[in-house]
Amino acid sequence: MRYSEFFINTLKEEPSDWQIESYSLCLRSGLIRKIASGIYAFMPLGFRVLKKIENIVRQEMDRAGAIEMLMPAMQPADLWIKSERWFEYGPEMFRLKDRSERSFCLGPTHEELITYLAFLDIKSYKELPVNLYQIQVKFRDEIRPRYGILRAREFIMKDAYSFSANEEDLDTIYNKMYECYSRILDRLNLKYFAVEADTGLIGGKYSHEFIILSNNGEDQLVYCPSCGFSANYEMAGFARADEKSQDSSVEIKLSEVFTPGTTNIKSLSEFLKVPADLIIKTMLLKDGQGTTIAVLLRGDKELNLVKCEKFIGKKLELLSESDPAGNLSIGFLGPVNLDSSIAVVADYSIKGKKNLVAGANKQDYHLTGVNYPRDFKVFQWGDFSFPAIGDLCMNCKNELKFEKGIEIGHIFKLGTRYSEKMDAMFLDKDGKLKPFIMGCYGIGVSRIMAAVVEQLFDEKGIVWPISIAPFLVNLIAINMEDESIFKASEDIYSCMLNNKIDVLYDERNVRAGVKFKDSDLIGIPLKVIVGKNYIENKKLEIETRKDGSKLSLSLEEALQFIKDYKIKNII
RNA sequence: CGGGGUGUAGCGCAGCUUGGUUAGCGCGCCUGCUUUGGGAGCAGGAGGCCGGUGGUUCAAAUCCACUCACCCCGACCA
Repeated sequence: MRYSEFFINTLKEEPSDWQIESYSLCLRSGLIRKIASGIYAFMPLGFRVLKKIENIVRQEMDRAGAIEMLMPAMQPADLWIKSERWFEYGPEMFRLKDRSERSFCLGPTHEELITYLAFLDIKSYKELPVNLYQIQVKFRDEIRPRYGILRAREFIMKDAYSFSANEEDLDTIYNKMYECYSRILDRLNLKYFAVEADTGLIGGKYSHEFIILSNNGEDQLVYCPSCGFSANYEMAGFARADEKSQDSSVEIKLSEVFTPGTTNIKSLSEFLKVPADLIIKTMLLKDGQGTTIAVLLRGDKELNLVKCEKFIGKKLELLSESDPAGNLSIGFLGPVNLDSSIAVVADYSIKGKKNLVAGANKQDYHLTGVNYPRDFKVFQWGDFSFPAIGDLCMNCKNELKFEKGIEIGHIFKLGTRYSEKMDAMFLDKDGKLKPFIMGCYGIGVSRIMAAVVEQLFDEKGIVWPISIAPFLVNLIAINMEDESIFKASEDIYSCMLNNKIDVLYDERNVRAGVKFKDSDLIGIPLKVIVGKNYIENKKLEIETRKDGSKLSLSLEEALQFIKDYKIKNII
């Protein structure tokens, strides 16, 4: 591709609204342009990268036996009403009406649609299992779009949905997808973790997230460096360093203290001069039926709603103003003499602790000398908090490590949640109608682009891995006004084309420095430079983007080097 | 949704407090000459209803009200 016939517009200056390096680089190198908050255009250069990512995803999905198709982005509301997600999904879904007032949405995901298609087209176990995928635009009206295409409102995703007649086939496909995603991320040279994860709104019972490590990531993960365990921060079970230790202090008498205005742990801790880990935090949760549950936590711990929901088995909501009766502000709640209609569950973190402080269930009063089981009952003990530094791996009891990252892929075992709701059934061997057993597997294609930049850049710009670089080689003629250099570089360019080298030929009549800077910013892996040394000694200069190393080679050698370099650096 | 901030040339910004020339500067863009191995120099030039609407005033980029867009922080913690 000749530079002058292509379309590249790099920016010398930093755009004003960048928040992280990768976003700034995507804008400056002209990969993307912002159209509105969370909405971006992929410019020709970015589009080439996107296509290459898509192709890797496509190749690996095909290799794993999945079949590509394309569903509409716009979907009728009735499918979503049938699955009951029309109401569950909330404001994150873009909704619209057609001219005759029929409701539609711009698909944030495609479970409903694919399940409907399976309902239409799959009748017998003989047609199972099957794994269908598409590479599609998705729409999600994010609370707060940010970091460019890392968290956009319109983005490109590969989503696959599997249908099988039994759990074994689902497991097989799930494992294949796990391998498939690992291969994709390996081909992109990314550092990642596959962690156990929560299933969220999509529903289902078992899932893994593929997380790319990055300090700017919005997801937290924990892992154990010795046994290889890793999990989403929210999900992670853990062992406690002090779990077994029993406080052997003498239990002191329960007494009431006047603690005006201490509605949170911090102010209470300061007021009473008691460390937060000796205070019982009492949090009230309400389920859909209005039943209230109290969760007891150590004061320095945070409530993990996901774990609570899993434990209780229902969607829960936090009460944040006052108790159900409305006459006690929430900061003065405690387990002692709590309303008996409220079930009390307690986090392991307060087990074995003596002489604690807790709310007195009386406005502006707390209790000191609170002891279990002397002063209050616990219906059940459980894990309702997040792991913290110092907590141990459940499997091998070594200390857990924490990392931040970007979620790039998510695979789920859905089971029959959608097929049941949407009556998607097949006739099994035994002649009975059964709902499809489903799985779903998503990977963020456009997000990968940003995530790769996030992991692979230096002070000069992007450092693309060979597999998705917009071009492999940047052919740079040092001075287009020099007749001999001009002629030579034209010849070299056609020679590269004949050798099917993915080359960008920068034949602009600008100074060499401009071409070098642009090439580095855009992140093309190899520069081939035609200068005086070629005219005089027939030597080209080859410079790698990765480490800046330079070689002086003849044309023949250069062509060979480029081919070898590509093979060596692509998995 | 709550709090804060910003809208002036394609991009980055100054001017606004204290209203009053032809609204500036840097980058980029166009023309010409020189230059040509890491974002060149000189000369000339194009490009703005100062986010929008309404008001105050003899006079508004500047003051007031409303509105729109964009950005940041938070929206789970007793």
